[in-house]
Amino acid sequence: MKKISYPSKKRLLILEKILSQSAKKRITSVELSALTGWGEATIRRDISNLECHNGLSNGYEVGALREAINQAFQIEGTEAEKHPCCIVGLGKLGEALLESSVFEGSPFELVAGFDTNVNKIEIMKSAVPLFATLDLERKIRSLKIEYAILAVPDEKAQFMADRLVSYGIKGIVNYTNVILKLPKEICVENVNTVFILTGMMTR
Amino acid sequence: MKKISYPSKKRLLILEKILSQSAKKRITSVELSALTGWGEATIRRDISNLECHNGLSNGYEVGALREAINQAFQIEGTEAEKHPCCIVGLGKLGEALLESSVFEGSPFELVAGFDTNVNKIEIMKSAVPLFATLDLERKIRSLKIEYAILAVPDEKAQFMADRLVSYGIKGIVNYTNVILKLPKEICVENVNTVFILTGMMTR
DNA sequence: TCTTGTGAATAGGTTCACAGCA
DNA sequence: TGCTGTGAACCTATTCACAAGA
Repeated sequence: MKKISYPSKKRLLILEKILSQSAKKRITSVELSALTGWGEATIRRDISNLECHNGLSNGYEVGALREAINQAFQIEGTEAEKHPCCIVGLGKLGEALLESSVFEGSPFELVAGFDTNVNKIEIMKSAVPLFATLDLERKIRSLKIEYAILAVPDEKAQFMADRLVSYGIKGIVNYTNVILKLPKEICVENVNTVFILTGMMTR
Repeated sequence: MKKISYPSKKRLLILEKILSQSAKKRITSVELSALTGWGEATIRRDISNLECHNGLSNGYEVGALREAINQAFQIEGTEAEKHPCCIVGLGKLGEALLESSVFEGSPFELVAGFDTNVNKIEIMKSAVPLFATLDLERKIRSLKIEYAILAVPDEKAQFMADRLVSYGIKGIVNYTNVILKLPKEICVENVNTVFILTGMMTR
């Protein structure tokens, strides 16, 4: 398969979601353009890069297209192949993420939640196993956790991120307000509402 | 001032945050490169576009640079000039966002939180005024709210987004798992942990 | 000598425009 | 006729490379 650019990946992922929300059996690039606001050529190019060639001249077959996207992102993987993730910090935000159903049907599985407050992890009810931060290293290694969602208080953000990295984590979704200083090979994505709003404002 | 590209804007915003976390008085593009992982030429180009020309041949003067960035994004604005925002949906996630201090020192001000559960908005303690969703239109118009953070249950996401748009909102930060179908002129940014993780994984 | 700032070159993405298939 | 797929053109962003200032 051809190399897919990063912007194209993001669009394809959204496309898959849109298709999953759609009842149609076939769909054309023009229709997708109307649904997304992206150029139709862009959409055709994105899909073309998947090299699935379903739907020649007749619009894309929704099922086959979804499958092709999922394949491209290895989203089909069985339970065993899923990428283990964890949430670090179970304040309101961490708890909310823990309860959300985002991970359903994704190539990721939430396998642990961590908090320093031992009381809290005992009291909290959750489908996801909860552990004390004391067990962070052991659990990350034994569960082979690859990605962490960081939702600790700002003061602890850098410290925790450093620990996570030293235990072998590959990437961090950073919900704190701190810009983390980490080795280049670690992927960090900052989820910061103010950055997002500023981007919108100055669009 | 020159037109600043969108990627450059994002970097400058992060740069400002990094500078605010730094104790240094002067800083060079090489040092910033080490802190961020971005190319030094990229950093110099970003800053050059601000046309502030502080720091010729001696690294940038941190204070002046921060000011230049803030200026560029109109972040200095007085209280009265801040852009009013609201949170719609006060579940765990909405509550967490409500309590966070992200908005401090930003060009945005959180002026309202909305929830359909009238009981909840009466019981909840918050520095931000809370209202029933019944008052959504009235409050958005009277408070001149420009941006909304959407944190309602998925089932209500599209419906609420449509309402927000019809009341004149300019942009939505979408924390739900639904891909919203909205007019092109409305800015939407999807905050979806799985999308972010997938992006990391396939980097 | 170390730094910024910036033309010029390069790489990365998007859009155009049309050949080819149904 | 209406659609996809794709070279080619175009536009955008990054990186190189070096002149000029401190």
